[in-house]
Amino acid sequence: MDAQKDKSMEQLILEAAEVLFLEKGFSLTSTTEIAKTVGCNQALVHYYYRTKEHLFNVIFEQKFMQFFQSVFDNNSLLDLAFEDKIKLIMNSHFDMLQINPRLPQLIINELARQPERIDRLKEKLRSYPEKVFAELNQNLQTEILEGKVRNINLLDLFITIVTLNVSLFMYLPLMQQIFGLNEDQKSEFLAHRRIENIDFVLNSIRP
Amino acid sequence: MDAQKDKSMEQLILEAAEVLFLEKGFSLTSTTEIAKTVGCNQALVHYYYRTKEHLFNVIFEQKFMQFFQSVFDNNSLLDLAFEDKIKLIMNSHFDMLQINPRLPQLIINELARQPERIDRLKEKLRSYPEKVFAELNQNLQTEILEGKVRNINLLDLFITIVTLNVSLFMYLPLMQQIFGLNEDQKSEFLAHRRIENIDFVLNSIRP
DNA sequence: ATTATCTATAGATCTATAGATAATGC
DNA sequence: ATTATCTATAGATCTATAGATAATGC
Repeated sequence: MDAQKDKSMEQLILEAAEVLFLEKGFSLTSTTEIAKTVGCNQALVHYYYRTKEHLFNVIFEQKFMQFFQSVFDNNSLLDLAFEDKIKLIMNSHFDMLQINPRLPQLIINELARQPERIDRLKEKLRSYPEKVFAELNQNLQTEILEGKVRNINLLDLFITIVTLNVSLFMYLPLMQQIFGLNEDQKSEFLAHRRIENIDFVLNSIRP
Repeated sequence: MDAQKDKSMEQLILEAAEVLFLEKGFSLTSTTEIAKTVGCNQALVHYYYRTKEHLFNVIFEQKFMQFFQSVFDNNSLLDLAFEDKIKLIMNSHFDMLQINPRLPQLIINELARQPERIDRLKEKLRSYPEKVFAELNQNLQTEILEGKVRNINLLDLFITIVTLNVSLFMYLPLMQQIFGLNEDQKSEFLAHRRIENIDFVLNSIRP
């Protein structure tokens, strides 16, 4: 509690807002509630971040980049076989989701609420996704020719990967309640599905 | 327009609410907006449906059942091989999603907003899901023994199926804007992914 | 008479800002 | 002096209800 005291109010507001926005989304979170969580008055939230929308943007863009990088930033991939690359990417993606389980839902909801945002993000990413994609694809084509991998489309593969991992975390609270899982069972289930998802994908790219 | 005139206001309100709730979710839809869409005053919405929450419940439960049945109600499956059953289920599920593309997002969001709702739905479904599951599983085990299908877990398979189809529609608006797809390209993409998803699953259950 | 529809409004938010006061840095 | 924090409030919602008026069914 007091360990927080040396952090600036500006920072504390940002952190509280992040928790609340991720939990309840943009519209169900009020600046009043953010202030109450931090223990300051509501005007201060606006003093530092001007509008609720702007505060949200700061958090959203940072979080989106984190999500993006977990899939696209994998320098350690260089010398691996395609199958091992996929394994690494999927694990990295899964790790990020385990830390930010509600992020995908937030992204989907907020991009639906404000489609303009998509273009802004596209600009920010520039040609980076294409570059990573092109590199991976080159590697994939080689392995297809060598008969190591089935003739698949890289984009389809990516959609499948992201989809399998993301949905898991999206449905998790639901399944937790349906099956009445406690924390241990939940961790076990997640560990199981992490492997299941990877197996599933690897199985599907074998020749 | 005038063809609508013979429908009761009660019905028109319900229909307008359904469209708006599916588009923007519970909290971003106001009874004022529903009334404006229908062309009546806001009090009338409350006259027929008492509260916004109650109006939402009527729509939500009906829609949820529709979603559920698209996966679990397939009497036509009786004499088919396991692989063909999966094909049929996936197509039925996909058809429903094509008609209600925003339904999964609504379900996820609203069950997160009101977790109590999950228990109510469980009660309503009774032992029905287990029954269907048990039947399918018996069939699956036979085919595993006969070496026609790989030794898989039925629940995992279901999660994968629902996941693949649902996510597709969840990300569709996003991908549409990112890749700049027009309506034709979108249909083509959907048709392609429908097959891709089925192939993916069938591929993964082969021995 | 009963049911459907309307007008008006209370009461509860919530965001954003203006202007006062307290804390800090020089 | 400048920056941080507070109090107070305007203005914009939004839900739900009370009570008036119009339409309908017998």
